Amino acid sequence: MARKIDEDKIKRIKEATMKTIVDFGIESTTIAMIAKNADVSGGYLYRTYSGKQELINELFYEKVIALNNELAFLLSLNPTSIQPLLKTFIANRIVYFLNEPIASNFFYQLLHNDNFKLTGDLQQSVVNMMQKIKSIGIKSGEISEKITLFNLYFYILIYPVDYIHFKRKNIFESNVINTNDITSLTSTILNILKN
Amino acid sequence: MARKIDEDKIKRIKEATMKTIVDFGIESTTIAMIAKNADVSGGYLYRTYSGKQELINELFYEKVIALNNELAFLLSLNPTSIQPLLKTFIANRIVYFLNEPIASNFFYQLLHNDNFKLTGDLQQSVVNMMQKIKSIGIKSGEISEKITLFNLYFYILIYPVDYIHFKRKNIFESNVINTNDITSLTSTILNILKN
DNA sequence: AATATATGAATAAACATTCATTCATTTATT
DNA sequence: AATAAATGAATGAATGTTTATTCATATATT
Repeated sequence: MARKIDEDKIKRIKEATMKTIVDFGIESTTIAMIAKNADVSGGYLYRTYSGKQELINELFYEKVIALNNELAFLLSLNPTSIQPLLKTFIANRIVYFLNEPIASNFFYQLLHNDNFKLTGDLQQSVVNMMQKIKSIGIKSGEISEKITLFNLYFYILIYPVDYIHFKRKNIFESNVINTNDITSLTSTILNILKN
Repeated sequence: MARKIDEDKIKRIKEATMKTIVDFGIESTTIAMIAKNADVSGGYLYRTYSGKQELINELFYEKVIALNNELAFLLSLNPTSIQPLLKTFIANRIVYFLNEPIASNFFYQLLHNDNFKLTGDLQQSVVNMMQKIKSIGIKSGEISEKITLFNLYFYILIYPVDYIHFKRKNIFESNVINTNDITSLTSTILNILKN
């Protein structure tokens, strides 16, 4: 065998990619900047990724899949109420934002970039989970019949992320995101879904 | 005088810029693409704008200022209830989306790009308007005392835009945005603000 | 003819990507 | 145990492409 792979390099590349995009925007991030921030040679990236786009794609879908799995796990517990599911899911978003602000920010940026869309099977998985949540919520009386699957998707998966990140960059009162937001976001969403 | 300025060119450049960014993303949009789509020579742009960034900036802030003025106008009517104000504002967002999908989409993309932020005086203007809306809403009983200025800002200015655009690209039921969304969005937001 | 608009080829800088080379580590041979 | 050979990791200068921007020139208008 030859020299050992420095596993840390890939980790550093991922982190540097996210940080550079968060700091300068996807439009001005270059491979050279990423390599420099990761303290890795310019060409190293191409050993693992076929190029810049693939690297960014993989980082984004990694996170999308993690979110998908997280929700799937919460549903696998067969809850009879959506309140605890929603509260846990929102708490996780806030904890993630607090613990990994760069990754959280990176994900938020790409979430609104039309060039990144869900692939077919992930789409189907999300649709199935929303259907499951809807039937639980209707049975428990927490969700109005009028709520569409899109509404559920928007209020559970998109809205909390948006809220957190707009609060982060907001222009008003000094707004630190904290655990109080878990309760208020959860109750706001539950309230919306009831009507 | 000499040759007349073809005023239409600037309009075409603006439209081509928005369309190109909507179609390919800000990260892959080039001056050459914009010029081609606008049917204008490559260098023409530099007659009016100092460069690519300034062009995009100006387009974005034009829209931000228009939104600001729209809300300022609605407030200048000295309403005693926020319901009609909110309903009109949301209706305008939906009409804008339906009539000018490209411009609407362009604005939505940049709204979530951290490189585009409100300048000082626009910030102040927004803060003032939110304060005014809050005092009207509290007097009329439509807004809970607990609602922060950030909440108002988020639910009035950000949330409807996000909702419309996520519905546009959504993965569920065939979702055509239409005038029904005006009523449902308005009542959802009023409901949120009450609690 | 004078003057300002408009063009697009030319330029130079920035960029992603490649690849010859170096280097660290393991394995085989003595 | 010492040394050599083999392997594949890692580098970063070189390459060719893409890009924003400039500017000499052409064109239209008065």
